[in-house]
Order: sequence, then C-alpha cells, then structure tokens
Amino acid sequence: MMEEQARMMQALSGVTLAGHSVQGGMGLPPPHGHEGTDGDGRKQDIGDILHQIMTITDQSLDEAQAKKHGLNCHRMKPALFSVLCEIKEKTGLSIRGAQEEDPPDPQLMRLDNMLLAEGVSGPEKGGGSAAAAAAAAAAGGGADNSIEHSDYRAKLTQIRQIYHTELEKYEQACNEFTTHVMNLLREQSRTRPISPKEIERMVGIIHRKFSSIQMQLKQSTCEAVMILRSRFLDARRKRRNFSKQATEILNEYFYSHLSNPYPSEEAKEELAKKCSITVSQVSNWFGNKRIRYKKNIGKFQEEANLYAAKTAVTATHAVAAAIQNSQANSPTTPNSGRHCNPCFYYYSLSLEKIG
DNA sequence: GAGTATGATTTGGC
DNA sequence: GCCAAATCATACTC
Repeated sequence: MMEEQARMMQALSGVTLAGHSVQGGMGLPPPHGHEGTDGDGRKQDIGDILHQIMTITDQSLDEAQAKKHGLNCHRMKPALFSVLCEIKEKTGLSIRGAQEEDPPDPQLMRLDNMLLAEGVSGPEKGGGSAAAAAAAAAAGGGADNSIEHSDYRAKLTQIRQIYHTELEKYEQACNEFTTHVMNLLREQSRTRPISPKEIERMVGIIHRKFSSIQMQLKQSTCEAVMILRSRFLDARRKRRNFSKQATEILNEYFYSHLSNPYPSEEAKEELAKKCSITVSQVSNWFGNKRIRYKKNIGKFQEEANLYAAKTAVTATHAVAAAIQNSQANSPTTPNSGRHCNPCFYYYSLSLEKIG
C-alpha cells in the first residue's frame, strides 16, 4: 500500500517538477523591483526557489512550514505562478484528452455477477445455500446431505467475511488516501495552479488504481469459491450406502411388487421422500436391484421370503386394525375374540408358505 | 488386504 | 427419457 502511495506521489509531483525544469530556460518576465539586474542573476534566483521547492520534503515540519511561508511571500512568487499557469494551459489539452470515463470492465462485471450468484457479495441470505443445494442436486444428494451442506455454508460464510473485511479495508485506505491527496493538492494550489477539475481527475486516478486492487481481491475470492465448490462436489460424489431403514423401505416395495418392480414416477417420489434420497437414486437402486435379482434369483430368495413375510405382517395388522375399527363402530356386532380373526389364519398361511 | 456388496456411471437399444 | 447390461469405484466384512 505504501509503495502504491509513493508511486502515486511520484506521479503527482512529476508534472510540477517537469514544469519547473522547463521554465528555467524560458526566461521569466522581469520581477517587480528587479529591473536592471542581469539575466544570470534572475536565473540564479529562480534556480534557488526551485531548489527550495524540490527539497521541501527533506526538511522538518517546522522548517518546511517556515520555508513554505517564505516562498509564498517571496517577491518572485507571482511571476513563477504565472509561468506555471502558462505551462499548465499548454499541457491542459493532453490532460483533457485523457479525461474520458472508462466503460465498465467486462471482467469486473463477470466477477461481480459470480460473487453475487454465489452469495459472497450482496445481501446475506443463508450464505449461498442455493449454490450448495444446486451442487448437492448435481451430485445426486445423499442421506447426510445436511452435514456437508452446512459445512459448505460455513466455509462460504468464512470466505464472505474475509472478502468483506478486505473490501472494507481497501475502501477505507482509498478514502484516506483520496482525502490526503486532496488536502495536499489544495495546499499545493496556493503555490501552483490546480483547478478543482484536476483534483477530481486525480481522485479518479486513485479510485481506478484502488478498483484494480479490488479486482484482484474479487478474483482471488472467486477462485476460493470455485475450489470450495469443486471440493464439495467431489465429496458428494463419494459413494455412501443408504441407511438401513431406506434399504428396507426400497426392498419392501421391490418384493411386494416383484411381478412388476417398476415404480411409477409418483411411487418413486414417495419412496425418495421416505428414504431421504433423490428420485434418481431410487431409479438407480431399482435398476441395480432388478438386474442383480434377475442374475441370481437363488441368492435373493431368502431376502424375498423375509420381505414377503414382513409385508404379510404389515397387511395383517392393517386388516386387523380395520376389522377392529369396524367392530367398535358397529353396536350390533359383539367383540367375538381376537383368536377367531381370519387375519391370523392368513398370517400363518403366509409363514407356512415361506417355510 | 481380498472378496463381496452396493451406489453411480456409461453405453446402447427402444 | 427409460431401461438393461456392463462396468467403475467405493464401502463394508472377514
């Protein structure tokens, strides 16, 4: 930052010093009260003044203030000022040419858009949860989706915080430096001609310089987000077995629809919801299961029997509950005892069949 | 660490 | 776009 400042100051002082060196050879109009002095003496006088101006920064503050006051009151000052005005007028054309406003940088716009889309810049709304959700969806989602999702969000929030802190720092530094330069130019305007327009131009230069530094920050932030995102996607790509409960639900459906194990879109959605997985994962599971079952029915026979029994039990309980309900609601039908329930017969039959 | 199970991906047919 | 089949890559079990 200090280097930038030094370079900027050098650029600022460059115009003035160049002006001085030129005017030495131009010949000043005879200063008031100096009629009759020779040309060499005048040159010497001007040389002294310029030397004092150029070495003013090497002196202590008090010394410099005293010198500055001395220079301001110097009898040659009005003459020097008018020459500087003349030079300024001549160089003004080139300055005016460079004053046009820059069009918005497309790269900066791209970076801004990306940071906004990722939830790094702009108002905070869950730290890019939409991006995380999109990444999760692209990778197929998973049972413990929320853990990685929150991890991603936490890391994105971290990036967001660093980005905003740095941005604030840059803005603060830019404002401080702008104020400093403006004060300096106002102060200098007492000894050399500086129009408000020029001060404005200088502020523009400073802002452009700082915005290029900001662009680097934005670029680094974008890179960090991309790395985080790719890591997150890689993590999601890792295969994880479904939970036991999810596998049971899927197996139950499969074996209870063994004659036609092709769930409809609605059924897939329902299963996905129950198992906390995605519809495409349900499709994958059924695809794998159909093929593997077909390839080795013998191996899956035991599993098939198990789930058939389970389904039977579930069905029995459902029917029993329904019958009990209907009996309770019917005053004319007395409760004739659980053991006579036909569902038990069905259950035992099923168990016999499974053997 | 080898063998097996399992979720995901790829390829080709319809 | 859905499915079957083959294959890949990883998780799990012993």
